[in-house]
Amino acid sequence: MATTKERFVETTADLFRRQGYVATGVKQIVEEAGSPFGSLYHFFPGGKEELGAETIRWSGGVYGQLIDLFFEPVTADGPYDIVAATRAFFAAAAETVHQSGYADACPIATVALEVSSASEPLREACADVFTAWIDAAADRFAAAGIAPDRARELATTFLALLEGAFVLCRATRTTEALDVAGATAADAVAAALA
Amino acid sequence: MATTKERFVETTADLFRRQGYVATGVKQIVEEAGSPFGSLYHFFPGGKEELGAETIRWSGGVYGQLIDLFFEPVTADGPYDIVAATRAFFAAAAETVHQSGYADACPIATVALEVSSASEPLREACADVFTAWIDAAADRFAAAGIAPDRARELATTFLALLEGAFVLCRATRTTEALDVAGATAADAVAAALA
DNA sequence: GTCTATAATTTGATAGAC
DNA sequence: GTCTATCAAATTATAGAC
Repeated sequence: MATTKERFVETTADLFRRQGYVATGVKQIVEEAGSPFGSLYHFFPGGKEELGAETIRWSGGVYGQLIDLFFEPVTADGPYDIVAATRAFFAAAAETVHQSGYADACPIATVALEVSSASEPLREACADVFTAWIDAAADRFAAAGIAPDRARELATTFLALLEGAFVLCRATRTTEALDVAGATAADAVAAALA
Repeated sequence: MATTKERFVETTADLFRRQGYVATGVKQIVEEAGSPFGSLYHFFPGGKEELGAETIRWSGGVYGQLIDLFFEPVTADGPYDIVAATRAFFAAAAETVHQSGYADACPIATVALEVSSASEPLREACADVFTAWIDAAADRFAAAGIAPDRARELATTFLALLEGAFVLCRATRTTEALDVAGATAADAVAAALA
């Protein structure tokens, strides 16, 4: 069962993903969390910024598990196909974005752009998450036999394609960019394996 | 010489690029534009949203010219090299982002993510700009001899890589993502030409 | 068209009873 | 730890003099 503090973070994560940091009011958070106003400041004396930083890092951990899930080293069918996994990741992202009415994409991209020139603690939290995601993906690419340096470049390309496609898809309300970006990412992975 | 209305739009465009839509206050706009409060509502009866939509479209036009600039069909040295142009585009973007202290990247990406689930007029304005940019780039790729369908996919990949790398670079305060994304984009263009 | 004053609401945050 | 009432400041927008 979730504690009050956890509920604050989870509620905030949901709002950050859809509206970003600035548009998400503290009042809205306490209303959706169903907890009183003062509780939030009890658990997060630093207010919105402290809650925001913790939410960013929490979202980073949750979504980072998706990388592990899709790039599982060994499946029931034997060793995994890293090119197919890349394709599947983008396909799943497209499905999620579409199903949510083009509302749910990256949990921290909007926040990252909003705070990068406004709050150092929040920018650092976003940077740490992106770096962790790239490290995780790079590890999986390297485990598939790609040289470490190339694996890291591939992971960076992977995330850039994903984040950029999210921006385009949410704005245009089509999954076209994610479809195309997924194909590009799969091609890049295949080329690195050859 | 710029009219009062133009100055409002240009000032707003600058603020949107760095802070996004929500964090940019009407008060801040009139202060930086050096024009009184009432003037803004005289030119933009629809308030912040109307000014925002016009600013998004204006920024789209200005930045769209960069595509024409870098993918100039004919230069003084003869026909252009589309792969080199792609590389140069990302290199210039990295230079600009770095020079501005990681503040100036895409003029509408932050706004696009913020408003996609909040304001239909603003979302549409962003979608129109992204579509126009993709169309412009696709035209240039097609002019270089790439089949129309493939040219459009290539243009979509180009923009996704650029936008995604902007997010990563602003957060991490490094140009690594733009460097890697530029190489990936150039590789994709080269592959399409082969 | 320009400018000032201000309205109406919302913001993040705090105090203090329980 | 929980909850309510409230503060001071900032928000978008409007009214009306010039």
